[in-house]
Amino acid sequence: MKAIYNNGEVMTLPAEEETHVIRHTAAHIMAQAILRLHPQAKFAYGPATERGFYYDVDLDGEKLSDEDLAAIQAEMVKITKENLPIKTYELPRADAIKLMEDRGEVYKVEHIGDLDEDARITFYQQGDYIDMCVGPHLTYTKALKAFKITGQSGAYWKNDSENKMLTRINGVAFHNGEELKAWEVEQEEAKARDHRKIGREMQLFMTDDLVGRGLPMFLPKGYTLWQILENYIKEKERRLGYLHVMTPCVGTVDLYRTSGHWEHYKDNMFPPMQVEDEEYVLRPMNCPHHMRIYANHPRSYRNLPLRIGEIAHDFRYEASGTLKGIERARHFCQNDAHLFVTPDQIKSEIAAVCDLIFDAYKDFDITDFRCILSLRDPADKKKYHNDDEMWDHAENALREVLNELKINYTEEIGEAAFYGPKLDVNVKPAVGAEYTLSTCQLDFCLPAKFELTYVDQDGTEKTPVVIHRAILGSLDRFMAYLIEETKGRFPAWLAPVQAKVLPVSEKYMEYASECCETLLDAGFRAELDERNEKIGYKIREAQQVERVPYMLIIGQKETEARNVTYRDRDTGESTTCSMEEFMQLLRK
RNA sequence: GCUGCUGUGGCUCAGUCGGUAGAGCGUCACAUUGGUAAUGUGGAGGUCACCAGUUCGAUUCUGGUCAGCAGCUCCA
Repeated sequence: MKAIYNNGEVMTLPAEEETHVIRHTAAHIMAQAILRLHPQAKFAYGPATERGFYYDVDLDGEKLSDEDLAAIQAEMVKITKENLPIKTYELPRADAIKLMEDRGEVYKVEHIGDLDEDARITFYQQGDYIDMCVGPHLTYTKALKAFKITGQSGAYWKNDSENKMLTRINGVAFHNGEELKAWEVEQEEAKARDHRKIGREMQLFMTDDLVGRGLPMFLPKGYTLWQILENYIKEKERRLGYLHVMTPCVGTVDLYRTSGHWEHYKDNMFPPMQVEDEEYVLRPMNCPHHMRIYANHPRSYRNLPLRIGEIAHDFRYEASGTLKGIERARHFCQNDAHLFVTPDQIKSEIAAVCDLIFDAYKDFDITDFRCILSLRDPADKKKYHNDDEMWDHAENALREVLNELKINYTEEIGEAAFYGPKLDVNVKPAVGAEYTLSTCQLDFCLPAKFELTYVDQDGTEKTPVVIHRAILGSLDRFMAYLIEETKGRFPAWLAPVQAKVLPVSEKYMEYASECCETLLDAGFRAELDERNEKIGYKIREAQQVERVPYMLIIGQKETEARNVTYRDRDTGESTTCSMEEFMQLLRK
């Protein structure tokens, strides 16, 4: 595939850049289509993105309907069919400004003002449409073969909410129609595994307007799964020397003033409530409570590391537009812990946390994730605790440990917590943007703010270092991820119902009931389908709707032989064996 | 929170160019006692999200509120 670069050369594109150039060219062609249909349009930025492209455009107050978007799409098709050549040229700064001014492109003019004095300013043109751009682009409009406008949203000029809101029109573009089709199929599949949909189908959780927005409630099946996760991680932590505590969901505003959270996050907390002479807030996180537990009595270096863990209920006043099922809610439960350590224990404790994260991922069969070393933005003195020396020390320490552990990671600036750098482990859900599942944060800041100390070997008082960490992150979000990864077809150890007993007819209800009781007595999660329905019907529902890993078919043969026939959800195969053998299978 | 779209029985969706609604699934009853992905018949179930306005009359039009969805922003 050929492209034209901004020095005017036409060259074959490297394969890894093809998609990007296709998408960027799609943005230009869309802009041309918009300009034809909406001549008042002024263009801001129009880049290619990970999946497609967008263009931010100022329509002078005009609102676009779905029909308008369809018309823009149709006009784009027309432009590709016209097969306009795409040309490029460079202009001196003054001429560039004049050209953009003449065309009323105020945002482009402002953009030129932001460029270095000696920057080259190049333009790309197809037909009567001219865009300031560094390219490269496809050489003819016809080379754009497969694209689709996917929607619109608001976006601020230069991403700053002080600036004017523009209309962002989003699209996707691919090499060919097959790829576009594949993308559409993928979208449909993603929708089918959305945890909100499956959660409703499987009766895992619900929301209710009267209870409130962003406050999901776990139903019996969902809470069963939730408890399995809770017990799983608490048992792992117990074996690693964690001590679990339970602390209240409210705290005084002063508690959060001390930690600094009030200053940084009060807008994202539920507003304070006045009780007698004190102000309380619903807690958004648990660090301060755990800090105060540490401070409960004097500590010696012999007590460290001290690992305080809690499955903690938290409340955050998340903006309404960001709420998403149990993935992001206003109430959630963190698998939180704070490790109070001496400086020379940092390395081994972080290593143990990383081991625990990857160990857990193995158990849940999570393989598609990426690690990020989240650092401060040194220029942003407001967002981050202002102590460069502390930050340099903490960032270097964490980086060093990750390198020693040979963990693959990328560094991201401006992603740290206000009190310290962190290792984040991110995953991509079926629907929507990537999010953090696990985190491990190194904190030299809060222990000092809370004036925590321990008596060291030499008898002097020193400040401990704190490692904040969450393995399953929030249990709620982790469950959302599991639902989408498994499409609700949980492995037997996680399934809310492990075995559903299905009598072939009511004649065999007694033995079926006995089988169910045997399973329940042995501690398994079993249910009996007592309804007067045919076996095929019961199987269909147990398999397709409830997604139960094993169905026990109980009829005349089983009743007479006093054994069971189980049907495997994933293979569809039936096997007859003794109840003891079946339970052995469930224990695996 | 911002921009856009959406809101009809538990679920998925028709429909009403303004004259108070329909299907399938589910649910309930009865019949059927059936061996691996939907047995048959019948019944119940809706203030068409909520509140105003326009109108003789609003589920339908207008405004507001609430909620959901997509994206933006945010995520200690």
